[in-house]
Amino acid sequence: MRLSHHFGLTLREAPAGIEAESHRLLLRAGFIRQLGQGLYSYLPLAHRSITRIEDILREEMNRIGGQEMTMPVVHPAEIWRRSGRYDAVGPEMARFKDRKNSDLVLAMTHEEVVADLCRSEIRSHRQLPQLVYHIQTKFRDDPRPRAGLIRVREFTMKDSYTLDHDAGGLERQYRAHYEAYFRIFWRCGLPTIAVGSDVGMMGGSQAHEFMYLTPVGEDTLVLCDACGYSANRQIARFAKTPAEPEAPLPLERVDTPGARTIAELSAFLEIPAARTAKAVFLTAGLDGGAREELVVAIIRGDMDVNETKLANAVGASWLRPAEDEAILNAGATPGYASPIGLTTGTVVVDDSIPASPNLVAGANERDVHFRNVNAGRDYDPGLVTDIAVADDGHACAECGEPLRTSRGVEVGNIFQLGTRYGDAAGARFLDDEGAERPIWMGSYGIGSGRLLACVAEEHHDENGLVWPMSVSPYDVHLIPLTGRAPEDEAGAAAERLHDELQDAGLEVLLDDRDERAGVKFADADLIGIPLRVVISGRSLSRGGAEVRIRGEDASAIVPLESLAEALTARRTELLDRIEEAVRIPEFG
RNA sequence: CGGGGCGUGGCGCAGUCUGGCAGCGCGCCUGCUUUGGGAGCAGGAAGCCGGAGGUUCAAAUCCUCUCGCCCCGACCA
Repeated sequence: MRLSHHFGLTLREAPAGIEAESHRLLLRAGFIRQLGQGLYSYLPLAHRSITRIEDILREEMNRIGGQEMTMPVVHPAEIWRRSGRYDAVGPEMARFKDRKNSDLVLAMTHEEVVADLCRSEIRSHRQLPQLVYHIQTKFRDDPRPRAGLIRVREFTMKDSYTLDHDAGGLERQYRAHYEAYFRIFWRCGLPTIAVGSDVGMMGGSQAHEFMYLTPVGEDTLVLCDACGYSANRQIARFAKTPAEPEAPLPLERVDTPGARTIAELSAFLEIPAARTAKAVFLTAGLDGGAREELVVAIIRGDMDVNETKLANAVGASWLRPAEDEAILNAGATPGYASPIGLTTGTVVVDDSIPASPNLVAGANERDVHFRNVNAGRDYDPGLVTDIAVADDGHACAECGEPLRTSRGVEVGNIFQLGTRYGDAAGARFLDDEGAERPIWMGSYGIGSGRLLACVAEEHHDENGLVWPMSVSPYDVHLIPLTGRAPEDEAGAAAERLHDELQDAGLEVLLDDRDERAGVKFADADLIGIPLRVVISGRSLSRGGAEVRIRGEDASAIVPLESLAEALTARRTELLDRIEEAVRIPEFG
């Protein structure tokens, strides 16, 4: 490819207000352009890198027995109604009608389609297990796309689906994906960790997320350096500091004027926050969001409520902070609220509360609290479970050492779905005794654009991108420095080399523009192709072309006649180096 | 959905408060010079100032409505 006719320019300046380095560099280097909120065009450079990522995805999926196929982007609403997700997922799913007024949706994911295919294609236990996948467009109308390709609305995902006889088979394919995913990310040059995660709208029994750790990430992970425990904060457990055992004391009113928050309350009464109980009021969407109900979460004052845990505990599709009106209707007083004397609402109590006697809690009366509140004696605790947020410094639930938190981007996820989707679609197979059995399903996703952005985030320097060879748009960036004689020789040599290197199987970007050396070097640094070859009067007089690896200082003169061979060897060497870095952690 | 911000040649911005010829830098085109880390000079093209309505002799500027984008939060595979 000749840069003079390449579609997509490099920019000296990026648009203002960009906070992710991957976003800035992918824009500046001419990889992507934004069309609308969360909608991006992939220009030729990005398309090439994505193609290489997809090749890796295919190789690793095929290695574990995957069969590639393609499913539609537009689905009849019917299949989503059957699985129950038409109502459950809310406005994130784009819905529209066709000319016959039939309801259609844009695909967010493809469990429903696979389950529907199972009805027609899977009849016998002899056909199982199966692993199918495709690389397809998804649309999710996310309320807040951000950070370039890190979070978009339309994106391409490799999603695979496994079908098995039973839970054991599902577990085997799940583990195969676990290893394949690590191979994929390492081969793209991206270090990741796997963490336990919430199953969210997918449902099912077990899920892992593959996380690239970076401050630009929007998920918070809870990690234990001592024992290796790791989880998304949404589900992370921790060991709660136990309270001193005490005999329950009689309930006692105490005036606390103006003490509306836990901080004000503990300062006013001169007690630690752990000796208080706070009530958090939320409105929950139940029955797939069709019904709203007040949920009162009670937790010790030194901890915060984890909304994901709480939503799972009450079976809510969503939670939002309750309006003051709803709180007052339940007989509570904002700022001085407590579970004592509530008239409506589902009470959920964190499991730290029953073990903590004689707490200070609100009296549901302005400027008044109670001392010595005890769950069970003073109010019905309702549901008791873990609804607390894990944070830096909390003790690890596994080993007791302090936890730390880190930000990360979710580049992949794997779910054990169970029989839910097959059951909803009416898919069954006959086992070896002729009995009808449900199909066990798993689903597994990797967003290719987000993966590209994370690789860019990981591999860049102050001058631009530094692609790993495995996902670089080209192998070689060939720069002739031409001008007057005798350098014209360099231009001619570069033209010859361009064809010669391509014939040798290398993908070459030739900077044949009439630009000064500085401009060409700056663009080469920005685009970040691993092998840079400079051909000039100076290099020719030294015996050939100058070869340099992006991100490294050393350069070498290589004779033109052995350049194809030398560059092929360097390319192989760089790819081997990436392969050698592959590390697959123990499943857990 | 709540809070904040921004829409002015392709990109980055000034001008808006206080209404009066639409500007600057980069990029782009032509020519000459220059040629190993974002060149110099000369000439040139390119903007209904996001859109609609209003106020005014006069609107990028003031008012109303609206659309789009960015950031924070809520939310979210």
